[in-house]
Amino acid sequence: MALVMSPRKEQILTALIEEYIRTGEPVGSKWLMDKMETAVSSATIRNEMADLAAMGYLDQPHTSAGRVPTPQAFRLYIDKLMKKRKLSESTRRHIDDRLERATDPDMLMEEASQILAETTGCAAVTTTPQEQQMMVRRIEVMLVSSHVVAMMLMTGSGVLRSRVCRLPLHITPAQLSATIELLNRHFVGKPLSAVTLPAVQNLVLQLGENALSCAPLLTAFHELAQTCAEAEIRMKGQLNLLKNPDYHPEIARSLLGFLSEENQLVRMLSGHSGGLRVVLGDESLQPELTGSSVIVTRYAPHNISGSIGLIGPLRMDYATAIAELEYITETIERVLGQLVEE
Amino acid sequence: MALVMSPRKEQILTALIEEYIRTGEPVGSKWLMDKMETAVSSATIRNEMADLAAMGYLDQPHTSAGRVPTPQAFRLYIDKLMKKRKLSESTRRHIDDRLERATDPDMLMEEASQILAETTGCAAVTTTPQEQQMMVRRIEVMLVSSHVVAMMLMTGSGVLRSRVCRLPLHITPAQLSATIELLNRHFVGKPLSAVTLPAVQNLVLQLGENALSCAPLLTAFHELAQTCAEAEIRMKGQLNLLKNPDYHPEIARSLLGFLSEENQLVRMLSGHSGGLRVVLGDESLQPELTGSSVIVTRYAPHNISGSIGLIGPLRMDYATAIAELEYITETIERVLGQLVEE
DNA sequence: TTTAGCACTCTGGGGTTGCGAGTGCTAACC
DNA sequence: GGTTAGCACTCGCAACCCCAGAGTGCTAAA
Repeated sequence: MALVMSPRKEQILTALIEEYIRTGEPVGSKWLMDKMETAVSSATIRNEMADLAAMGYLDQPHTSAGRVPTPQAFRLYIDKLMKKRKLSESTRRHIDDRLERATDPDMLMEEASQILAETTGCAAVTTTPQEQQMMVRRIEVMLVSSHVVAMMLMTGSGVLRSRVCRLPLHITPAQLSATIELLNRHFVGKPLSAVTLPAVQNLVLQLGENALSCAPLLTAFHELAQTCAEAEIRMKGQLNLLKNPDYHPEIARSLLGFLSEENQLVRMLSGHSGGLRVVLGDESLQPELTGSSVIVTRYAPHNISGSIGLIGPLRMDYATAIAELEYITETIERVLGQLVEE
Repeated sequence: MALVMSPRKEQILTALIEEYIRTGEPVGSKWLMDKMETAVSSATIRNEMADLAAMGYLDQPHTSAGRVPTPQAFRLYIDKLMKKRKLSESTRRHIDDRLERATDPDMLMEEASQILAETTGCAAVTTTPQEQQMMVRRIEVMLVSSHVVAMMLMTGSGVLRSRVCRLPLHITPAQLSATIELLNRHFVGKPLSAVTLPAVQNLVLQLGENALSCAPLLTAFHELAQTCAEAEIRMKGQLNLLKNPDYHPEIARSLLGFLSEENQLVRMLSGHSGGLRVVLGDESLQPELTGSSVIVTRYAPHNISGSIGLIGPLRMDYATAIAELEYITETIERVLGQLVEE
């Protein structure tokens, strides 16, 4: 019996992995014998299992326990052995309904994270859509009182952000509309990256006699543009990870600590081109992600894009999670396309 | 030796509680003997401790361990025995600096939650300020394209909210400004509770020939008003609870589950008049809060108000946490007063 | 009322034992 | 050569026991 894959080995490995995913318990040769289609004895299975162990696919927690799939086995399972699942019609419709209700990308991603967290039992992260070149689409202000102005900005990707700006000096409606017109004239259609502090300060000169009272508006605009430029990250379902019996409380805590750092998440989600990617445990080189598995996709209708990620234990129902994630990605692309086109 | 409080009993109880808060270990009679100012033997202390136990202030995990304060002891400690602490000048300045940077109530409460979570090691919740009668202060729209409009609304309490509205029919700038003027004329200065669906639908009639294309704006306005009306809840520092060694992972999980339900939090924070309140463990009648303690204050400058809460283990450094919370409440009132006045 | 002394109680760690599950190996079988 | 039955073996796990250490409660004396 050589150390090469055979159909029977694959069959055994697949059955073992799926049972392990279901129960989380080591799987023994006797159990596998019952599940095999072609009747073989448990001794034969044991022989095959010994081979699979030698090939690095199986591990045993201790001598007298059944076998447990290694990360390498999960890798093979995901890449080759797993049968893709399709979502039921009703599930798809449910997702459609919830996502189509969104009026802007923020709401859309919020809802998508929520759905993913609910249905997969994992933690779900999404980023708001970013354009390759984030554009200023339109700016508007609202005079609340002579010292208070609210400002909102929409980007080319449809993201809306607003903030309050407090002015030390009194401002008139005329001054305000002159300033906002100046901003719109200058920046609409320009990339957000063009809204630098020097560029904004340069505009102060063009305000003429209004410069003193209106200058704070410009810096407020600059800050607002900054918040639009950075992708906002939404995470849902952290509690799912705590509830999961696969995680030692200790591990769950360090994982949640890791996930609470935004820049770590950005690194985790970015750095890949497209399509669906599954990163298993140590493959990420992140000690906190040992024992976890991360599934990432990108959505990218038109020239805007963002990421969606799913974080869960290594022992995850990949078939379902992946089907779920793929369909949601697809739907986001469709809905986002509609949102941006109009 | 009767079962009544004596100065010495109080002294022993205070020392015991503070040591227990510091270490989390049961405190023995020998240790207390060393800490007492007036020299007494450990046997005397034991007698006093036996009395305190009979009075319901002390508990022993098992016969051969030291004593542990009961919730009732914490109650007495907080109400009577505890020496109030004052924050250092530098801490106060640090808080001032961070909170004064806020330009609107949302940002203010966000920052306040963050500071509390960082410095107390507890979880901190805040609600955005609510007016007794939430007022519409001003409404503004921005025409993004012929089918997309962004709308923002500021309330009397200074809270700013915005949303996108998608229109099935094409809209012109003139139609839009007519609609928004109508909304401002009708609702500015009115309570948010007046923005009911019937009231809004009633306005459709006044739109005349624009009714068809502009009606969605009105319902969008209604929804926006709804989101302003409900207090937004911010929680920070949940991870602190997980890190706390006092919490069994199991308990921490159920606590976090409880804290993730917004309506539970609202109930927890509301229902009290003012001043600082400490609810210990079972006093809340919430099974999930057993073993935890909740400190709540209200901030209420002018006629707007909101709540701030701190959730941590029963064994909490109350003196510091309360000082911190009180100073932050005070500062919020001051800053919020400035924000609303202008 | 306070103190010294002493017996008592209880926890927690470390070592031992027995059971059950599941394997690895060997020898026989097709 | 691949497959099977049988059996000894290994190991984790739970239960049990034992012991040291810590801290108490009680009693009798100051």
